Amino acid sequence: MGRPKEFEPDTVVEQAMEAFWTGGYAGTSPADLAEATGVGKGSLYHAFGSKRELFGKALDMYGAAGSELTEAYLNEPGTAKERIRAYLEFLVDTDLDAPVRRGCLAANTALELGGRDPEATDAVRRMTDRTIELLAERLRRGRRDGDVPPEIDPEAQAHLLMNTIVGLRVMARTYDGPVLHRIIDTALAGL
Amino acid sequence: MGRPKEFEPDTVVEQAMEAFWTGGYAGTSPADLAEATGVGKGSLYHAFGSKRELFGKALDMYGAAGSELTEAYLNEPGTAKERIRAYLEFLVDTDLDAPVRRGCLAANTALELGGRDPEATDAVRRMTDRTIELLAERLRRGRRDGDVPPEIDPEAQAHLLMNTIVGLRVMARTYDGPVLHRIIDTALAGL
DNA sequence: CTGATTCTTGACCTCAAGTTCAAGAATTGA
DNA sequence: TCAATTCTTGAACTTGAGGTCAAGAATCAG
Repeated sequence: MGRPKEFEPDTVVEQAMEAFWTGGYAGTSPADLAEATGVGKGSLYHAFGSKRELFGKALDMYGAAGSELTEAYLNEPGTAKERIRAYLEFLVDTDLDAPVRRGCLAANTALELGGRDPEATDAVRRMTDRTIELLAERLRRGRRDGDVPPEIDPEAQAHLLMNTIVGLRVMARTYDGPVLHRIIDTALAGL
Repeated sequence: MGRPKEFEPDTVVEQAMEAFWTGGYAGTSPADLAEATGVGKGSLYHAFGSKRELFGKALDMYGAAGSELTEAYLNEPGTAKERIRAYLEFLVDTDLDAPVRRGCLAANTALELGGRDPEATDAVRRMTDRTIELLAERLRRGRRDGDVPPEIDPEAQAHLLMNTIVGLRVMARTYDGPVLHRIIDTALAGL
């Protein structure tokens, strides 16, 4: 009972996520969020408690969407190397095509809140761990299938790939397509 | 003539750099800067014009110090691979030993201001380009000396290494020593 | 329809950020 | 010593951030 919400919470969280992604946590004011979501400031506070809590939901949503996407990309038909390359290129191209270079919400958050905000740091850590695990799984499968040389260690390589991804998404703030694609080529040469 | 300054501008810029490094640009208020430098807010504005200008000087100082350090590390006696490894380990260990995980001012700035602030973006870009150039030079020399295999392309490898460094300095916000060192090992395996 | 409940709206509040400024203090040249 | 100059200090100002609240609107149970 009671008056029904005039918005879909998930939709609002998604719109808030976009706003935070573009503007950063500190850089996105309640007024910005109200505009981005079309919901009044008061209603947002009523529904989510605080800016920080809304951000938490947005981070979670980002993590869920990201890991779905990663999984989908890695599991298309092809060799491990082909799929990982496709995934990296997708990430970079998406970054470059966006109207504003905003990189990766998780990386941005790690840098903005890392250390200072334990919950945010944990959330980022969980996302990263998940991605590493998905990469490692795909590499193990590739090894079984024979398209990944046996001398490479899937876990170690997955960590390095994660590191490369993070680097790429930061470098995408300052460098252009050709440079980034060349980095991908070099990074995958050893696989 | 006139009343003499009661502080050394360079010292103040350095202290401001430390404050910005730890707190980020937006996260460091004029009051914070006054406390960090021991100079009154008014004097800071009198001497540097604005917070943004002070930040600019701090960024420049960071860049100069960083490139000196890079050059010094890479040119110690040893093979290219040894020196690059020493350099990466130094960066990571310094990060981990610091009382607060603050990563790299340039990477932090790229993420906080990248795109939004052209001057800051340019400054970061210059620093990155300089580091890439130093790495490429060292690799070329290694190739001449015979300790770098001829099939590796110094420029491409330098870009990848830069990307790896950026990644490491972001990952240092959420991961610990063993993980990071393992990433270094894997990254350098192909050299 | 009434009451209980839950939402929306917009005004309002507090606090701090970023900056400016007026007044006074230290220095040098004449 | 006086004037000119350059610095310091702290108060004061403006703006917006982050959040609260009272009033009213929408829904449902009875």
